[in-house]
Amino acid sequence: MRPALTISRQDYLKALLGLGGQTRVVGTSELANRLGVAPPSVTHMLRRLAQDRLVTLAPGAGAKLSASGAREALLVVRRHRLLETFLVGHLGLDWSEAHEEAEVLEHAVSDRVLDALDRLMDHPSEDPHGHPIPDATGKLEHRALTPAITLDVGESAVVREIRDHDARRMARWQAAGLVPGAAVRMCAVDREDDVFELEVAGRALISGSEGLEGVLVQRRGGARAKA
Amino acid sequence: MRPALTISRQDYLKALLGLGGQTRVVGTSELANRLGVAPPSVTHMLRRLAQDRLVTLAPGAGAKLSASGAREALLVVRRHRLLETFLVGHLGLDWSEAHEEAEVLEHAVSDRVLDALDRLMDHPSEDPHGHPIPDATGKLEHRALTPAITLDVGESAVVREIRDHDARRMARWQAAGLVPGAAVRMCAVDREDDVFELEVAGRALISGSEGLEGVLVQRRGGARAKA
DNA sequence: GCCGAACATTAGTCTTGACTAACGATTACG
DNA sequence: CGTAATCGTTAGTCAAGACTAATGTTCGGC
Repeated sequence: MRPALTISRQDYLKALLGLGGQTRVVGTSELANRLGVAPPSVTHMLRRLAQDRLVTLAPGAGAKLSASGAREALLVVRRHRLLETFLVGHLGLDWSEAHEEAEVLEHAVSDRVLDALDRLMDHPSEDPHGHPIPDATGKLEHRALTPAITLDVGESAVVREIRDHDARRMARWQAAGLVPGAAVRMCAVDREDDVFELEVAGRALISGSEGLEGVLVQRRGGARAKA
Repeated sequence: MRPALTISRQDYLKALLGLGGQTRVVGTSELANRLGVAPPSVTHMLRRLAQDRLVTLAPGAGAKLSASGAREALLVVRRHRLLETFLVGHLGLDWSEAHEEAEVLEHAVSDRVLDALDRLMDHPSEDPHGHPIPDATGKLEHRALTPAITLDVGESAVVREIRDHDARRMARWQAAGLVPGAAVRMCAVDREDDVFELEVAGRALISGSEGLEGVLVQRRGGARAKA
């Protein structure tokens, strides 16, 4: 058995996964920024992670997750998403609260408790944002999604994931019915003024492109009305 | 707001509460032993806790919880017991598993999650061992209980708490029906050979005094049969 | 009334993970 | 083509919490 990763190490691996996946080399400052830590701390930690073969150093440029590092990171993500799903579905927390809580609890739940939660929720495959939950071995279902702003006028799609860090905006969207599983249709696009009009659950939703980048949808054929 | 206690500090306060309550001075070695830590580490930590007014030092003898230290400790105990109750009742863990898990999670759950769990379980007043759960302000219901071995022959009582650290013994007892709420009757006592015969849920249970010290019961009037 | 055991404490070290200050390399831009 | 900004790294420090080794201190038994 490996010696169990500290909370910090888990956070670094998770951030590395979020920023660069399993392929891209992530820069020291980029990582420092994401983790709210000074760059030298990152250099230092990446060295130690490299000793454990969890990352591959790219001297002068940062580091990349190794295969085992990626696996560990995916297990952290699994814990995070299962917890979020539980917190929202069974304890009634809202998305952003659940995220904060999961951020802490993901480092404290054991496999035993996690398995029990997974069973209790009947093995969910997605968290409340629509993100797929890695399985117990760290494998992640891969899906081909596209940002909502790429939809042509008149095109319909199903919302699959909401990737955003702005709690207020997400709350607004949630209230408007813009949640994973919802059907949307692009009604009008004004690229000049950066204004998009979507139909969500029968209602119109007008937005700039900024936040819409994080709304990932799965394309649909012809036209379709509401849920 | 106070600066949030570290995990170690919480563990020290909890141990202090368990060993000495709010009154007794607990010795350095005693505490070291309970925490699985070397005595000098304890001396050092007690100093730091005293700076925060969480304990009162008894130089050369150890320390005692202060009022605010006791309050903090009781809040840790509250988290522990609510979690245990949840883990056993909703996730199906057994007592000893739940205890280990709660030992970790008690340092990770926020008030927000704790309140939600409390609500979900409809504000339980006891954990699965029968221990009372302190309220959100750290107040603990006080009960007058007596160890089962103090029962006279023929006397009946209701089991209220099981205080034990031996997982195997507790599992055996649990299987035999010796759980909080169970009715028991002392059938025979042989103090010479340290053998006690209890009737639990209609069946006989024979035991030495050692473990029975931790079975706390509430006396009943005359005689009574089974649950 | 002394002696050894038990116990608290002092002193110094280690590890983890953070920080600042200063230095070096790379890139972009004028 | 050189200068400035950006970025990574080196070096040294700090705090929390643990450890070992050595040093008091206290108390019971003979």
